[in-house]
This record gives sequence, structure tokens and C-alpha cells, in this order.
Amino acid sequence: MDTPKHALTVDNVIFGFDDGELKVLIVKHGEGESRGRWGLPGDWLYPDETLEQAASRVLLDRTGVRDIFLEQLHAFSEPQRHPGERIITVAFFALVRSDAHALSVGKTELDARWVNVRETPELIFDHNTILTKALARLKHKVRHEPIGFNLLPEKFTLLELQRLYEAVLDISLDKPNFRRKMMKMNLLVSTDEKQSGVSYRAANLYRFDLRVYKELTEQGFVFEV
Amino acid sequence: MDTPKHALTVDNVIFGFDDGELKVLIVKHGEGESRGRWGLPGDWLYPDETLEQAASRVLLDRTGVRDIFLEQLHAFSEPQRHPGERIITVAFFALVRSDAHALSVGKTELDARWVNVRETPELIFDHNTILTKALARLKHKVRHEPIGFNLLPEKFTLLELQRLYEAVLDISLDKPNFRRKMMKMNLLVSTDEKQSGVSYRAANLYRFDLRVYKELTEQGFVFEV
DNA sequence: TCAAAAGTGTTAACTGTACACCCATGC
DNA sequence: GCATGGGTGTACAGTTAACACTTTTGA
Repeated sequence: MDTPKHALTVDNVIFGFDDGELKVLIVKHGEGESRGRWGLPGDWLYPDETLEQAASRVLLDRTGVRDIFLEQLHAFSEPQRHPGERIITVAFFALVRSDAHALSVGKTELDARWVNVRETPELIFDHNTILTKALARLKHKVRHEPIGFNLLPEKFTLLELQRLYEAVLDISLDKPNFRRKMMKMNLLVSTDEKQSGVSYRAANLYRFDLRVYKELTEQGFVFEV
Repeated sequence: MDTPKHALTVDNVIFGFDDGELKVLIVKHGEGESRGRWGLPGDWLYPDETLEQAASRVLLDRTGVRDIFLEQLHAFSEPQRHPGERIITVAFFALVRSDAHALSVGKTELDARWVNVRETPELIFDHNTILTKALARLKHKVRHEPIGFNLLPEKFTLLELQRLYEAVLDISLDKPNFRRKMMKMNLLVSTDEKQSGVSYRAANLYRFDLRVYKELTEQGFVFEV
């Protein structure tokens, strides 16, 4: 039996939220034909790891974070997507908290940078397509699952949460209604703390309560924007 | 540069709807260690085709249908998922109309059969996991996109549509309310025809209008259950 | 006339949306 | 006092959910 074999990589679309903007991490390649051009951080799949492990490894290498939201996006397999050798890539998308940014540049790379997700330069191969698909997925998921919290620090104000939704979905929302909607879900726990260092009335800080979410989900609760 | 290479297959979860039941197509393997056991229809990825082309090929081989709803589900890459050699598989899920069933058995298979999706035998490798994931995806998608129509014949009654939703979601629905909800979307076009051969009042037959759906979608319409 | 499903009507409860408003704080 | 955001109230429109009801048809 002949079993055709294929070169396989993983590429990560790593989203972050900072300054009220949704950002994505891109790296400048330092080797091969694509030297000097921007792309998504990725690597080969090693023989004894899962795709998820490879993606986690790339994420850890570049941002220093682990145990973060990471999910398979799609396998891209156009035979011509990569010049020269055929390479199939499995793309992942990851969400990191803005307070956990500690970028580091990979061995074969020249630079790494957070850029506004709607103002990216042209990327190598089909990476723009991958990014577009990841953004569409994020926009969809954020409405149906409480994954947005992965982009915020542990404690956050309701307006920060609203700004996150506005940045991800590229819309504007009504403050009183957004606030009520969120509060009614009982997923946010008020902390004793308040915002500090602001020149206006300090807002209450909230935490997202994963345990409550799981309980509610078991009872049939469905998260919707 | 060393590039580790990997054996890659596609496996299809092919859903059909018949007798008011949601079914899935499984095949009995005729070769190798898994001879005599049931699994999902799949094949190797060939060197010059995309994963989607490979999945379409498998679908065409087994059911004789082409141009059908087919979408990537997930890549499964546990190093131990397949005994012996490491094989990574990319799973797809497909929806076929019940009036298009013309099963044929692949060269290396002994049998092919539609089984109720909630009464499947034990499947080889991680195929039960794949099926579970496909079903979850179907349940989710059917609520947010009008893909359910891919499981019905060209013309159908409102009750058939309702029964489809009930089978997929494993719930029961209120007839008057379901009917109004669907009609209000303006996606169904009434045909001149009526059901025939039934011993009760014949229901009107409807078609799903893809063109209207696309127009509405551009105007911001969102399909929900 | 009965069974089965087609199809309509009505109501009360709940949600979404828009927007007016007051509160607290630092400069 | 003013700008900025925090936070509450309200009221109308629209939607959902439950279910009672009439109609049509073949056997």
C-alpha cells in the first residue's frame, strides 16, 4: 500500500485587544523566499505531537503565554498555496489577554508586532485569507459563546467589555442596554475593586465567572451577545 | 531544512434525512486490521488535490452525488489515533437529500449503510469522536444558517421541515409557531403543487429560495432557527 | 364519521431598542 | 462648572410561547 505523505505546518492567528482595538500578531520572516515579508507565526508539525500541541508551542514561543484560548480554525490545502514544495497548513486562532503581552521573535524571524486587525499589511502565501477566515469566526463565536473574556484582563469594567464587542464586531452598542444584557446573564461577578487612575467616576470592576457559566450551560443556558 | 512528512486522509460524516430520522452513512471495512468493522467513509489525500477535492471524491464514490453541501469539520491528529503508522485525518461533514441516495460500496469495503445517527455501532479508530463533533456542529449550524434545506428534497411541506428540525435538534416544536416563524422569513416559495398520496388534507409544497436568501443576507438578515 | 394533519387566531409574557436622565470625579 | 464616563429608569414595539380552534381529505 502506498501512502502519499505531506508536509504539514500550523499557523496561528493570535488576537489581542489593546487601546480599544482588536489586534493580531504578525511576524517578519527571516529565511527563504519570504524573507523580509510579514506573515502569521507558524511552524512545522513534529512527528509526535498533535496539531494542537504544535500550535501551543508556537504560541508559547512568541507570546510566552500558555493555557490560553486556542482553537482549530481550518486546514488550507491548495496545492499551489506555497511556492515550491506543497505544504498544507492547519490554522488556529488564539485569544490572549492584553496584560500578557511579552512578544518574542522566533529563531527564523526578524520582527514581531501587534497590528490592528483591519489594517494589516499584505501577508505571505494565503495568510490574508486565513486571517479573514479567523476574523469571521471570531465575530461569529463572540456572539454565541463567552470567549470575549479571554481578550480582557482578569478584572474589567463593563465599558471595556462593551468596547471589546464593538471592536470585534465593528459596530456600536447602546451602553445602558449592553450593560443590562450582560448583567442579566449572571456571568459577571462584581469585585470590591474599582477602576483607578481615571479622571472621572471610577467604574466597578467585574470578573467573568467560568464556574457559573458551566452550571448555567448545563441547565440549558445559551450565551448570546 | 528537514521537513517532517505525514500521512493524511479525509473522512466524511455524511448526513441524510429519511423516515423522519437523521441518518449517517457508515461503511464496513474490507482490508487491514479493521476488516469487518464499521467506520466513516474516507480515503487518502492524493498529492495534487485539495482536502475538499478528496472529500468530494469520496462522497461521489459512495453516494453518486456531487455539488452537495460539504464543509471541513476538524483535523484529528492524535499520534495514537490510528494503530501502527501515524495518520492524520481531516474530517468533513456533508448533507445529502434523501431523494438522492444511491449507495455504492468502495473498492476496499464490504458494505455501506445509513444508520440513525443516535444508534450507531461502535466505529473504528476515533470515528465515534468525529461523528459526535459533526453532530454538534450540525445542530449548531442548522439554527444559524439555512443548511437544513440540503437534507430535504427540492419540494417539501412545512411539517417535513419541522420534523427535520426536530430530528436534528432532538426536540419537539410547536407547529403553528414553527410555521409562522419560517414563513415570516420569506425564504420559502410556495409552489402550485400539493402533497399527493396522503390520506389527509394535502399540504402545500414549498421550495427554499437561495436567491432570496442571498439578497436578504446582503441586507443584514440573519437566519435563526 | 373518524383520524390525521393542514392551517388560523388569540393572548399574555417577555425582550429589544431608543433615549432621557441623574451621579461621581478630576481638572 | 464642565467634561467624561458611570449608572438607572421608562416606555413602546416587536417577538415568543402556549394552546384553542376550524378546515380538508381519504378511508
